Amino acid sequence: MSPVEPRLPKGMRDVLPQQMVLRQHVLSILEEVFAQFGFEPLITPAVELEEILLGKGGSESEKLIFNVEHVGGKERLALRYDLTVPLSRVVGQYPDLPKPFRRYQIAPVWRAERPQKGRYREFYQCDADIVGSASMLADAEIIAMIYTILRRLGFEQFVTLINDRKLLAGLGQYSGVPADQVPVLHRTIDKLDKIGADGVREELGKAGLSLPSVDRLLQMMRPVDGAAADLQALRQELKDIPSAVEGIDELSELVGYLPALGVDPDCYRIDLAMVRGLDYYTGPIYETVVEKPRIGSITGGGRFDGLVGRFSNKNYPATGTTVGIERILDVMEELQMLPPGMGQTSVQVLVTLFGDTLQNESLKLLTELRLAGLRCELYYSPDPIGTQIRYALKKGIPFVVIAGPDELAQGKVALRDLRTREQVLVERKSAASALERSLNAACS
RNA sequence: GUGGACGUAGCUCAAUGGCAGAGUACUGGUCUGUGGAACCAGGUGUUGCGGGUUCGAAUCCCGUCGUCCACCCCA
Repeated sequence: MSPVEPRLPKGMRDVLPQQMVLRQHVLSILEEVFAQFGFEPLITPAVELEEILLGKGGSESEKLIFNVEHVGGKERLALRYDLTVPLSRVVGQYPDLPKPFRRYQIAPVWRAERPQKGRYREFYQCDADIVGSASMLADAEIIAMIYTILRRLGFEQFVTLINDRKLLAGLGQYSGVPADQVPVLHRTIDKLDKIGADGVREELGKAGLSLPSVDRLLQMMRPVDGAAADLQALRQELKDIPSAVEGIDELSELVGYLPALGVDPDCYRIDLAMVRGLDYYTGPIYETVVEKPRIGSITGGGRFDGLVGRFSNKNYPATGTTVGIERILDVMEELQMLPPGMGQTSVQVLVTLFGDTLQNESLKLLTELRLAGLRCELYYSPDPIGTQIRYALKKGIPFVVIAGPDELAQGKVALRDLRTREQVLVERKSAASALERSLNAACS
């Protein structure tokens, strides 16, 4: 009988142990920073009732939903395609949760999209949201948290672009675009950095907008550095459009909090041409782009004051962000941003095995090292020492403890550092502490 | 959903209508004290799959599946 051909569904992948080393490192930093900012973890099921997932974000995102079936099933089930909708359900379902409710969630989501570089049909989302506060302090904290996360991960050249939906709506009004054409306007100016001012002018002209108003818009799309004077000028220009003024005031307040939160001014910028696709955003929106390799956005979020209202008589203002871990991992691999000392395995020590009579000595030593908290693997057959060392090398294990007849006869073991090729003979009893010292030294 | 490129050994790739190749990995054997080994022996394979053209197809044509890229959208 021929074996079943081992393969994966389209757009899905395995994460092998070697890749898990970096992934777990990144995830642990994320969880740490989320916790530092006062967010608490939440788990919701991968499967939701279909009615929970449908009816948001227009029919576009609904086409991407995976349905779940089982024989005799009476419920219409589907896999979640983001973490924001489940969050909204939770807030609606447990009205007693103290507000503001701040939760983070790191979990896979599924979208039946056509796969591409950095885009998969199953991927992890890392969301942190604050529900139940309309304060710009919440938005400022989200941006400060993004900044902290990326710095902790070792990113240097990144910018969080900030804009506001109310301001964008005002710009639509300002340009004289009919209400039903505003989405087209927004989608087009979002492409400003890609197709340039001429491209935008051309596309909007085709869409039937008058060229003078397009030019007035483009004039306004110049970078805004967030300085009070700059925002004031913009406010003056748009003073007759209440929505725009409201948006500018929000941005101005939000940006005003960032210095005290320790955010480097080079790492954020108000960008009137940044839109974001989802239509449920109602206030400030943010998106972080890495500038060195043009990989696109690695975080995205904003304020969504209307979403929870779908699941409750009461509506709650909310804001938050998604951290795109899959893209972050791609960028970190491309830029070789591995922390020092990080190898291809989490195993720290290989314990050698010699002849049958010494086997129990290896087992005892192994157990001692494990009790001391070291991650240890035992070599299973009494092969020549060279073979055992080569195995450790191939697997990327940094240290080998050689417990051979010569060493044990003196009550000692040899510790070999495979990266420096240095080998020391230590008392058997102090093997664990000596190894811990060496490992700490190697990682610093 | 639209458009493009590609599909040969587990992996990276050669072979331009005329006999299936290299490197690496893999399996077994030799080697009882130290660097990704050497030596020997060996699968390395329906050239993604199906059809067509041809005396003859990995090669040309059509279809299909898969991978990648661009668009749409997004993380």
